[in-house]
Amino acid sequence: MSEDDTAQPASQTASTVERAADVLVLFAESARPTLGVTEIADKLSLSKAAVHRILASLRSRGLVELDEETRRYALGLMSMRLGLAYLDRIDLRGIAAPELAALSAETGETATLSVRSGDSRIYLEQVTPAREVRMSVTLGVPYPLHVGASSKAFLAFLPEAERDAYLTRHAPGERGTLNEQAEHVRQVGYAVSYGERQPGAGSVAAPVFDHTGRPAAAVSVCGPLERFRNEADSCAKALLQATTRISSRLGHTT
Amino acid sequence: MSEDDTAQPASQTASTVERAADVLVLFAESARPTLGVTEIADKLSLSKAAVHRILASLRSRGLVELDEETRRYALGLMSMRLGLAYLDRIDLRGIAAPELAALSAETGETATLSVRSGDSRIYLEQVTPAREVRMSVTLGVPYPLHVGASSKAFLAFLPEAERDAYLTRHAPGERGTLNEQAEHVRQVGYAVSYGERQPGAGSVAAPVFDHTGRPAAAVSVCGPLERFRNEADSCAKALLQATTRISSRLGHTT
DNA sequence: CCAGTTGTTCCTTTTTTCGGAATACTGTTC
DNA sequence: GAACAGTATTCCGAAAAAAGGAACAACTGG
Repeated sequence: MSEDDTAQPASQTASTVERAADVLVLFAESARPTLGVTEIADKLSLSKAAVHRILASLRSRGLVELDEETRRYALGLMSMRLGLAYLDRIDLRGIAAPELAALSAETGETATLSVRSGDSRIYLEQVTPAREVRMSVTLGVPYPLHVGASSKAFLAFLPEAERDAYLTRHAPGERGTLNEQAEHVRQVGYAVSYGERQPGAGSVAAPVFDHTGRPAAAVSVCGPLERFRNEADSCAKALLQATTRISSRLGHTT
Repeated sequence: MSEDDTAQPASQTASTVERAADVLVLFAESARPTLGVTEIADKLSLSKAAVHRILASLRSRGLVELDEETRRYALGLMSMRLGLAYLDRIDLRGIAAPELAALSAETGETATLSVRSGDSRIYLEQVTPAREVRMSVTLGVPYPLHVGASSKAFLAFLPEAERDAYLTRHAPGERGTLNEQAEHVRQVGYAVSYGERQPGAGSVAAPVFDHTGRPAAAVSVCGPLERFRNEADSCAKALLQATTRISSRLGHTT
């Protein structure tokens, strides 16, 4: 019966620090931009005195700010710096790696991660399944941003002006067709390709979004064309779950 | 009469919370993405045991994460959420208001704040000086994004593709001239206008940037043309200091 | 394989926080 | 204009919590 359902309660903790952390979390989760001492004390079942002490300490480090007029507290500049520091240090490859591994294991196909580089796309990472016939991509080589599932998934979610500028530069003749395809990709959330970039290969791909809502990368599941035709649908489902998780670690909120 | 605007530690604080806050700040300010217990203890002159307890507590709330492999700590998802919560709640007008008041007082002219709205710009706020002859703008009315100092300051710092798309739509004939002017605005950091949007009025304006580096608003100092010609230079200096401060509150890092 | 780190735990002393109640403010209502 | 809710803030002794030195464990690299 003594199962701890929480996330790993470390044996040695400092309860005062946990209370202070709860206060910060409350600011992050509350709908309101400012909170009062009593309000916080009620919600966290702490005494007003304790909340006051905590706020005074957090304030001394800039994590929260006090509006002298209203006597209400809000998150401070240092809180913002914490968030930006996190975002600065995001290691996309590191975050995606376990998801790619899981995707590959689940689908039995190759999972890839690619990012935009100027007007091109390059593969950053891949995980291949342990099968005799499998697909493998070349990391670091630039491909066009409008050919193949990963490219189309990325392109579809770019702001319209940017997509159009790209298409005018690189594929003016196909602008109409590609814009229509992009519309479809946005509706279903992923792009499919059968032998488009690479003859004999099939692929489904979906974008990963950053905290500003822009596509930051694309993840694909790809394999030999013959057997991939049957798998595409089921792959897409797992793919979208993986990209959703990665996006949320980049700060994307639905 | 007791004006203590510094980060004065209030009489009643919780030292443990302050130590924990110091740990978080260290993560934000350190160049490295991960820190070890000993490293933190050394830098903050705390015992390893204390740091360990603090980290365990912060970890239980998701503010920091532990890489089980390397036994090193990094900022957690909750830290990111704090930052994003701060950014979500930014009250541009509230932040700018005191800066506008100071600008107006220092220059003796009108200070304004405007933001983009689609392909237009509207004044959000203004502070006028206590002089008989002064300038006043109309809040909330849309103006073109390429006429007047505030518009040009904003436009100049938009991504090239976006600026070009706008100019093609709204001022195709002046594209060359305006792009050249934009280049100059970027170099000096502000835009000047003599009677451009409003006959008889002069203005210097500079953009305010958000944490992604995009222009989020424009601040201007403006006044009656005759006397403003002599003031423009000195106004520009104060203007840039003000916009730099506002930008930093929006998370902009140089 | 061993020395030198680093992270973690233990345990007693000491320092700190806790929390209720008193106090000081602020803006509102009658 | 004065009493009044509703705040935030301070005070205090009691009591719980953190500190920190040192032992222990788990690695790393020579």
